[in-house]
Amino acid sequence: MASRRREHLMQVARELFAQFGFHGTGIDRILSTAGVSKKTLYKHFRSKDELILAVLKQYDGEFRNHFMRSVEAASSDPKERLLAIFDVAKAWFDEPGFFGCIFINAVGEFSGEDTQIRAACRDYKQQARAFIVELAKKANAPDPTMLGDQLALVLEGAIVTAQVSDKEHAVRTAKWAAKALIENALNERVRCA
Amino acid sequence: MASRRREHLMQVARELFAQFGFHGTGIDRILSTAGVSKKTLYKHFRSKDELILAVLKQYDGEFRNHFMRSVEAASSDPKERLLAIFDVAKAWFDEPGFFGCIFINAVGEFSGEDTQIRAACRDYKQQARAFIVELAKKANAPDPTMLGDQLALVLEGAIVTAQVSDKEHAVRTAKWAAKALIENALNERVRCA
DNA sequence: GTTGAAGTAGACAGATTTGTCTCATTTTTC
DNA sequence: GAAAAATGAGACAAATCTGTCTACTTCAAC
Repeated sequence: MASRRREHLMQVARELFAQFGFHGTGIDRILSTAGVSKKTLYKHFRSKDELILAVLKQYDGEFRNHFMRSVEAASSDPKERLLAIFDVAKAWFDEPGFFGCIFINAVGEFSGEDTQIRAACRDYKQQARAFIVELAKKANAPDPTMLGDQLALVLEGAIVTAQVSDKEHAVRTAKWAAKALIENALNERVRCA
Repeated sequence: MASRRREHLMQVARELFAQFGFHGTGIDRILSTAGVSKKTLYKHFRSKDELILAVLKQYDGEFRNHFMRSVEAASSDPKERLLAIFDVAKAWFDEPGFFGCIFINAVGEFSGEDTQIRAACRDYKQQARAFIVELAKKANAPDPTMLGDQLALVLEGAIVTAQVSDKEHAVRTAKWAAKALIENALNERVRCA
């Protein structure tokens, strides 16, 4: 199939972009890693920028889907699902190819340039936040947007901290913070364990 | 002064790195923007990597210093200082040259490579966290490390969210989260100790 | 078998990158 | 003022990057 090659190319590109950055990853490296010729790449994508954008958009749907499924599989209780976010995040951090959130990294590289790439990243984050807000709503939070936004913020912090400093520490801290924020939102105070 | 030129070069480089990324910013662009010749640059720095590292290390001290002073100037009450962190952050986000945290961006670009750059970024984040933990200690938090780490995490989340999505929203959410976490941490002692 | 689509390998062009080096000019220092 | 150091402007080399194009191979459909 034509699309099998295309998918493979995008997956390889994504991994290399994550590890070496977008500007830091040359076309040739992608080609030799994927075992694909230039002709094929430029048949599927008109330029490197188009490849980058395609990678981001594909990963957007794929990763969010995986993340949401994992959270929903972790528990059927809405309140527990809010906490399960961080268990799923931990599993993600522990994957061998984890180099932070590719969307955050992309914005870091294309701050002053390409608007499409920035837009794709914003879209992703917006969708991720909407998912968490939805969970908060199902957990009967009095102000689900507030709680959801707060937890989304904590998740971002955990991702970055896991990338830069320490995965274990990031998850532990995030989970405690989340617990406190959830209890606070539901008007019950956290008690000493 | 010989160092004046060096300082200027580093400042220009930092701004360009922040806006266009490290790999995305060529030497020539730095030179023409700073109005400096190649000879001068390579007299002060042996390579581009050395320039990057110097920029990060200089900015580490400078920015942390500025940040700490601003927080301490905002209030003399330790508890209020914990919240003032996010007012100072807001002022930072609103600066015209804000393109996220340069250390986060650096790690994003050099994930699979240079260890010195990663180390410099880790150091910075460690110091920033230590400052917040110190504030939590002065605010008599029963577990200052926990509270400080949580607030540091929220701050990271706010930075990234401000960079990718919305500054205003990021600060507002972060401040509410911080307020809840602080109250929770300080009330815990009353109940349990 | 024949035909045609799709892929590989890689030469090639043109631009860009880092880093070196020369020459003329400016600035500092004594 | 004269000597010495620093700097500007930029040519240059070597490597690398993106993107195009040609020639050869593979493979499936009929």
